[in-house]
Amino acid sequence: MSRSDVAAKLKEHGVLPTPQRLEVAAVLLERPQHLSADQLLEKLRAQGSRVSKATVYNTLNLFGECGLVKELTVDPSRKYYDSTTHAHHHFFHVETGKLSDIPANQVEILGLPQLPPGTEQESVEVLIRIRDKK
Amino acid sequence: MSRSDVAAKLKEHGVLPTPQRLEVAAVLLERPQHLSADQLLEKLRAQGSRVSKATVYNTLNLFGECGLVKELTVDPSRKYYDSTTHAHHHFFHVETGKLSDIPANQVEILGLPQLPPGTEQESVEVLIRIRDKK
DNA sequence: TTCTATGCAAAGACTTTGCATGCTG
DNA sequence: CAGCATGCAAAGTCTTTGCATAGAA
Repeated sequence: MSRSDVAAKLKEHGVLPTPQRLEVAAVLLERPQHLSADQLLEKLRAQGSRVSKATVYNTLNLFGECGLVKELTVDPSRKYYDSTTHAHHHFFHVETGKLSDIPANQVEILGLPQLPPGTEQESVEVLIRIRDKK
Repeated sequence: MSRSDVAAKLKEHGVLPTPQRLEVAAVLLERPQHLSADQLLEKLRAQGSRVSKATVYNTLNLFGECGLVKELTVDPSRKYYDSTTHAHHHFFHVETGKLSDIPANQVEILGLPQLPPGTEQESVEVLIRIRDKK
């Protein structure tokens, strides 16, 4: 995705495309992936960026709110940000901490249950925890 | 569950039944529920217990490891401990932070996907995020 | 006695916030 | 110019750790 495509995408989502936000978006949206704030910061630093930690965190929160990325909660010690925003599910390798997508057509949920009264569904997530075969 | 039943249960799981562990277990296993470490500590304090924060955290980790309770990761800011250990799924109310069980027979997963090579499945969790209907 | 648990406070990881500066429209 | 974004460091949460004391087998 080119720099200007990224800028356009930010604008579509109502986000002011500043230099730092463009950098963050370019790295994260480059391909389907799952990164924590710290991993992302590392990647940015590795390619010479000088964004601050606070800006990365703030930017990711902003992106999450406006639907540009999806927040994932699988590891109690950190959040992951998923560049794939449409509904899909995950494997989580409990030993390595690695997340991977479950191919869309390989899992289906049967008979969504009755929600508690007065509530509506926001999302459905299936998480399969895996580990190395011994 | 009586105090001595709790003690027996701890022993079954290879856990030395000390006074503090009995208190923690008695509160958490009293009924099906989902509590964070802090909520549990509050409950204990409310009923006059003087366990320390560190002991509650350590005890919950211990209980999790030996299968006495199930750790839940739904809120990035804290862990929840579930007194129901057999496989089941959850609703998570994103506004109130409340967790509730999904009745076992109301959800079924169809066609478990192929796992990444060399790995085995540890668990499958379905989490349905809900919020109040507007 | 020997090993393990407990309590307290301190350390630690991750994330957010406050505030002054600098950029955007 | 008015308003928002940025960077830095400080503050905040939740959780773990270190160490001395106390308790269990």
